[in-house]
Amino acid sequence: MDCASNWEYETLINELTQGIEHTKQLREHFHSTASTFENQELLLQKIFSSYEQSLLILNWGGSTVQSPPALPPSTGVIESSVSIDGSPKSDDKKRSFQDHHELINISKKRKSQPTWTEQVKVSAESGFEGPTDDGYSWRKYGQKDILRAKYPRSYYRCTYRHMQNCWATKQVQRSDDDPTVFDITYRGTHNCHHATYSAPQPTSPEKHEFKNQAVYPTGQQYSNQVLMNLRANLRVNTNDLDKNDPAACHFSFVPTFSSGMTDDNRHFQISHVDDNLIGSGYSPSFVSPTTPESNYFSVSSSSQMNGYGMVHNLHHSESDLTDIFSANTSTTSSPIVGDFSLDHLELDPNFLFDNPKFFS
DNA sequence: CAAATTTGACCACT
DNA sequence: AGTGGTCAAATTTG
Repeated sequence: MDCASNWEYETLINELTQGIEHTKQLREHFHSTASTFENQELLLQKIFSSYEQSLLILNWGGSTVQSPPALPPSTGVIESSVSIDGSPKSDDKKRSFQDHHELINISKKRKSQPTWTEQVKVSAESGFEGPTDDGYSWRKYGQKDILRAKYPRSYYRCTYRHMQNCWATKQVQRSDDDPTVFDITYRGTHNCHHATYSAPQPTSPEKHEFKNQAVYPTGQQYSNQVLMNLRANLRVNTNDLDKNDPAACHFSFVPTFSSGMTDDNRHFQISHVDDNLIGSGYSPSFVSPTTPESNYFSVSSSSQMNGYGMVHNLHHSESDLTDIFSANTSTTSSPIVGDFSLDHLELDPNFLFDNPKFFS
């Protein structure tokens, strides 16, 4: 089974599930007097994004997906553990989808690759010391002057394209309006094992300018890797615990799975509860990854509602980057309204990125 | 000397 | 025909 197809299938299901959930929420907002226009607008944006991502995966969209600055793409990093109706996913459904998908895309494989855009800002004066790349090793293979663009566009592919058949590429385009901003368009996801947080030796003009850059939001590929690490080895930083109301942050982490981790690595403690969740009256008392492969966390709130939530804010200790994911609230009983999240989820830096399961 | 970048040519798409 | 994306030979870099 092709890894990319599987990934796309999961992403598609997740996008559609999210679309349904956000539509439900929007309907509730319409019937609520407390609902604000901004909230409704945000939900509409999420619904639109879900449809756009879904069409893109099905190769019917055709346009590059621009991730909103405050709402990075929630696709790709998510591996749905439930189907649209909340029941466990069916392999038969998946197979029929893939058969169809391969039929319509067999000659357009490149087009069907997931694409997303990020903006990277250079802040030389701030002296920001962060990673100078997105964790992957890229080789420049082209540069092109683009019509009506001040600056040329650079083309990069994964260094390990031939060694590991990794077809991820990215394009780097300096912004006309703000020369300190670079638009980076990623195509395809990495299936190589060589992700690293050390900066490669920069030689191109763009890469020189990436020194001392601030990155926000971080790359989806990076997110993928972080989540892959997360699946196998999870540790939560409790640094911010004292900043929150102890009564509202009564969390304990208990892993609900037994495979893929050693006892020493089962460090599950809550660090911080998202304000949205507290504000909406939900105070989860139990959070844990549902399966080693899943990015979803089961949540039981104090009001006896159960559901699944994805990690919302992910903090990586080495890179000092924060990944922000849309919380996905697929429910097991009644819906949890509003995003819930974990903040400053810290990964064990000693974890080796060597789980072959994700690269088969 | 191997690996990475540069750059003109080629190709696909519209 | 124009444009953007990729290839590959030439060149540079470490």
